[in-house]
Amino acid sequence: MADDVRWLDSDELQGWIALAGLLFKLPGALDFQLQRDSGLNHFEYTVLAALSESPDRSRRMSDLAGEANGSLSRLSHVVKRLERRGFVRRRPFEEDGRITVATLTDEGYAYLVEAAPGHVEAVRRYVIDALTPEQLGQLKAISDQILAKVDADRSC
Amino acid sequence: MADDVRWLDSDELQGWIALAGLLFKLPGALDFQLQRDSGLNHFEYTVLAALSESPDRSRRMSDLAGEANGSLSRLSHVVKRLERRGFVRRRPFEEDGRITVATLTDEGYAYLVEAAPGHVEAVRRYVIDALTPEQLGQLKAISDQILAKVDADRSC
DNA sequence: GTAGTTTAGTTGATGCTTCAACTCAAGGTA
DNA sequence: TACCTTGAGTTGAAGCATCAACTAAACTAC
Repeated sequence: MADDVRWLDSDELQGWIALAGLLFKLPGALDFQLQRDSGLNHFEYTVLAALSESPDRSRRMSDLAGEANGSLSRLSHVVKRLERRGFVRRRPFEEDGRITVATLTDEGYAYLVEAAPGHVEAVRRYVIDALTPEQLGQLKAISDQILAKVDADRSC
Repeated sequence: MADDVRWLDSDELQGWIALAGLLFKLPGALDFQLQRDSGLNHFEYTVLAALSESPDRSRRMSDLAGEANGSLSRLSHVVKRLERRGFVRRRPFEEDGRITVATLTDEGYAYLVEAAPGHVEAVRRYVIDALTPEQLGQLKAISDQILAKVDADRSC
C-alpha cells in the first residue's frame, strides 16, 4: 500500500463536496420534473431532443449515443422503449447493413414539443437563473475541462 | 399551451450542454473506478466515508441520508447491503425507538481505508487537477447556488 | 472465396433506484 | 383512556442502467 496519496486539502475538499452534492441531486430533480410532467426521464428527453435537431430528424445509433452522452447499449434499450411508445422508428441503413438509423416520428416530435417548455423552465430555475452570466461561462469552461479528462480516460 | 417560454440563448445553451455532459458522464467514471477497484459504488462509498467521520463512527439513518445526499429509502437499501457484507451494523436508539443508528464496523473501516486512495486519485485526476485553484473556488460557489435552488424546490 | 477480424448494434441477466405502501413508535388532544 | 397524527424507517414491486455475451454485416488478406 503506497502511502504517498495526495489527499485533498481543505479548499479542494470543499469544492469536491459541493460538486458531489450537485452530481447526486440535480439529476434527480430534473428527472422528477420530466417524469411527473411528461413521463420521460432526462436521458430519454435528450435522445428525442438530439433527434429533433438532426437532419431528417434521423441519426445513426452510435452518433446518437455520443450526442446524448450515453453508451450504445443504454441507447438501444431506450430507443426500444421509445419505439414501443411510437416516438421513434428504426430501420437498417441500406449502404451499410451494420448501421441502424433512428428517426423521430411526428408523434415523438409533438410529444417533445409538449415536454420542452417544462424542462427548459426547470433548467432555468435550477441552473441558469441561479448563476450570473459570468458564472455560466465559468461553468462551461470547468465542465469542458473535466469532461476532457473523463473522456480521455474512458475512450482509450 | 403558453408560448411565453423563455428559451435558452446561445450562451445559456452552451453552458447547460456542458453541464449536462458532466452530469451524465462524471458519475459513471467515478462509479467505474470504485466498482472495479473496490466493489463499491459512489453512493456506498459516500455512506461509509460519512460514517467514518462521525462520532463513534455512528449516525442515525436520516442524518446519514442527508450527509450522503440520498433519500432515506435509498439509504435503507444500501445499508442493508453494506450490513450483509459486514461493513455496517444497525441498532435501534434506546431513547427513541423510531430512530435507527448505523455504525461503521472495523471491517468496514478497513475496507474504506483500502478504497480511499484510489477514489481520491480519481477525484483528483478528473476534477481537482483539471482545474485551477481559482476555478475550483468558482465551482464551489456555482454548485452551492444551484443546490440551494434544488433543495428549495424539493424539500417544500 | 473463405477464414479471420473488426464494427455496429442487440439482448438478457443482474443489480440498483425509486415510488408507494406499510409498520411501529412517540406526541398531542379530548 | 382511546384516538388521531406525525415522524422514522423498512419493504416489495417496477423500472432503469450496466455488463458481458451474442448476432450479423463488412472489411482484409491470403
